[in-house]
Amino acid sequence: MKPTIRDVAKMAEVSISTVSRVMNAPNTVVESKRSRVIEAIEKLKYQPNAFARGLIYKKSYMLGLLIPDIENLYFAGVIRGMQDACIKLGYSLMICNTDRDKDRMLSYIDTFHEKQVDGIVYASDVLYPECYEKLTGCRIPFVLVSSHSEEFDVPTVEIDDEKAACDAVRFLIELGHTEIGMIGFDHVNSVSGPPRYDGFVRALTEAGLEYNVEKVRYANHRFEHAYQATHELFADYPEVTGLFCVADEFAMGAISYLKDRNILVPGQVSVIGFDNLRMSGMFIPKLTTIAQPIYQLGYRAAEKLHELLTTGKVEVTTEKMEHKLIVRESSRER
Amino acid sequence: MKPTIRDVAKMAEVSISTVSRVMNAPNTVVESKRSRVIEAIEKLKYQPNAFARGLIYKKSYMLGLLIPDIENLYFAGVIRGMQDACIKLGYSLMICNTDRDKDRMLSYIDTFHEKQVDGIVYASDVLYPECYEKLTGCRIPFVLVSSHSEEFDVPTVEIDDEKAACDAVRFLIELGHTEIGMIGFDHVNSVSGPPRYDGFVRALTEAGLEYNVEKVRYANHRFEHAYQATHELFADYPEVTGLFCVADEFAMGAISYLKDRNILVPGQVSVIGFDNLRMSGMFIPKLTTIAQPIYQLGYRAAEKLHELLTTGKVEVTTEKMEHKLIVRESSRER
DNA sequence: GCCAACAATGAAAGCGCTTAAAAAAATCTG
DNA sequence: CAGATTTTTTTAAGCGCTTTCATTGTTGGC
Repeated sequence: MKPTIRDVAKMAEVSISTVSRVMNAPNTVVESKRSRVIEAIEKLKYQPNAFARGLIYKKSYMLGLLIPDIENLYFAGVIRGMQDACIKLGYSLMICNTDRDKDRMLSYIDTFHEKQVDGIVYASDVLYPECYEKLTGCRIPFVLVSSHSEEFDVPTVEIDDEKAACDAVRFLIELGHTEIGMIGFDHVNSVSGPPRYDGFVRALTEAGLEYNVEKVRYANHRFEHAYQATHELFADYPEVTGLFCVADEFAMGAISYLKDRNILVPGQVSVIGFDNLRMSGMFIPKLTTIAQPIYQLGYRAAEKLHELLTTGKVEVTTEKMEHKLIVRESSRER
Repeated sequence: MKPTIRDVAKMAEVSISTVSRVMNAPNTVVESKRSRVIEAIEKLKYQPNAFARGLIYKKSYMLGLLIPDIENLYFAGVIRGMQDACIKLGYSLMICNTDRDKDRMLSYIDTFHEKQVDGIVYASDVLYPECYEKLTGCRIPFVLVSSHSEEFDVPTVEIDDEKAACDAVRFLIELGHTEIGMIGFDHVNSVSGPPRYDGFVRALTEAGLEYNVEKVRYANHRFEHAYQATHELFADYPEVTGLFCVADEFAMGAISYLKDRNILVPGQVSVIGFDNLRMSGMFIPKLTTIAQPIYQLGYRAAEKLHELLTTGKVEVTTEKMEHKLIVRESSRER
């Protein structure tokens, strides 16, 4: 059996309340007893039971994280940031991988509820109304990261997708490209899909290149789909020389396709990605991309949730972080 | 306030033990009351408090996972497998990213202990004696995945690193390569470093190519290091035409270096990786590699831990899973 | 040297739940 | 239909901890 506070008390020959006080308000107990208690704790490798504590404090000091795809380097970065923030703030982290499956999200929210997490960071793409209902029904505070909701008013940490996409496409235009295509996120159940397309359209329109707006094909988060989407795009628009991919993973898939077709990147086609994953600088060619502050997004989300938990509200609801263009080798002047 | 069992009891006009029985032994309570209770539970969105339950059952139905690097696709795959197994077996999962830092491991073990996880899967590379002591001191059952320990007798799920490495190098030899180099894991604090080097040596020796055994440089988990290590290797041994990398990430770093030096892969140098990450089929060139059953490793580890938790022991201590050679585009006949 | 003020300690209640034991209700038996 | 038996429900104890409140021991002022 694991030792309990009683065992410590017995060994130190004090009452359990004294042991408790040694842990929670050490200076209210006299030195001689305190050291006896500490010694007993160490000897027994005593660790207070979080269940008993949670029962009293009604706090678990545990945060939940809902992630759509753990095998996506993007979210891996978010996790890292969030976990570091959690360490700083004294929380533990429970991570659940939803695979973008709504039922799984719902079921994980139940788990979080049962385990009494103090709050949740929701990174699972779209905030489904069912999830929102459940979360508010359970009264679990939560924040969104790399997501947002038009319907509901929820604290959010994200970048400006529209502007970032616009910057990416502008860069392609500055390079002299006039035939520009895009590999985007499917718009159904997607938060960043529409704004990134809007940014694409805006950059094009500003430059009088509106005729490109239909040169878009959609893919579904994984490079294999982007590979296929690129195939379709170039079948219809072989004239494209500038390609905007809304994710580095898509850019990799696209370049992989172009390579298989012996189309040179950046020789014949310039490709710009989005995210700046850890691996993007090592792809061949190294990716030009829009960098998101991935780690910071996760970090900030945890801080924001903490703010919400401690003060009951949040200073700014929607927090936008900065993106940045990173020019590497997958793009070139036309 | 969150509703408690009392609130449900009051609403359904029964005692709290009846409510409890509805949840734990439904057929011991008469239909009429049962449905009243169920209705009340739903109306209140009641969810039993895991703290109170844990206090009684002394089980959290939560497993801990210690991961060295969440931004490594390899471990992301392990997590996926483990999480799916956890869903099947009724556990929740608490994932902690150690960044290979011993102090962080130790501190996470304390957290796991306090949160009363039922067991731990330890994937953090080396099982440090301190960690072993702490884990056994706390009496937390644990299993190793993609790791093993010579000193201690711990249930383990892994592949045969020596044999897998040997197979990789044999393949290079079959291709006609006679000048073979390796980018390996540093041997200090590494579990798979030494056996993979041993496999390299064995394949070489079998083929009478022992003079290659010194053509090795070491890197530290990330492709940047592999890039640098490849630089050093080729500075000393420009004659190398076959390169064995002990991780796909290393292979990517190596190829990236070779590309920057205008050395063609596979034209001039054949590269074989290890792991078969999700991305390896999309790298340029697509990687020839030794596939590990990454997902299954994680899945199996969770199952094994469950076995240990329920039966108190484990049928086979060290479980070896099969690796497989996957030939793609980064290798070619000499 | 006596009583007020204070510090240190312990006893006990209670957090939300399960469950053994007791009580009550329902059913059976002769 | 009374008493025995079975089924259903309630009461109450207890899981490991914190914290309030009462108690004891110490100081110190006069």
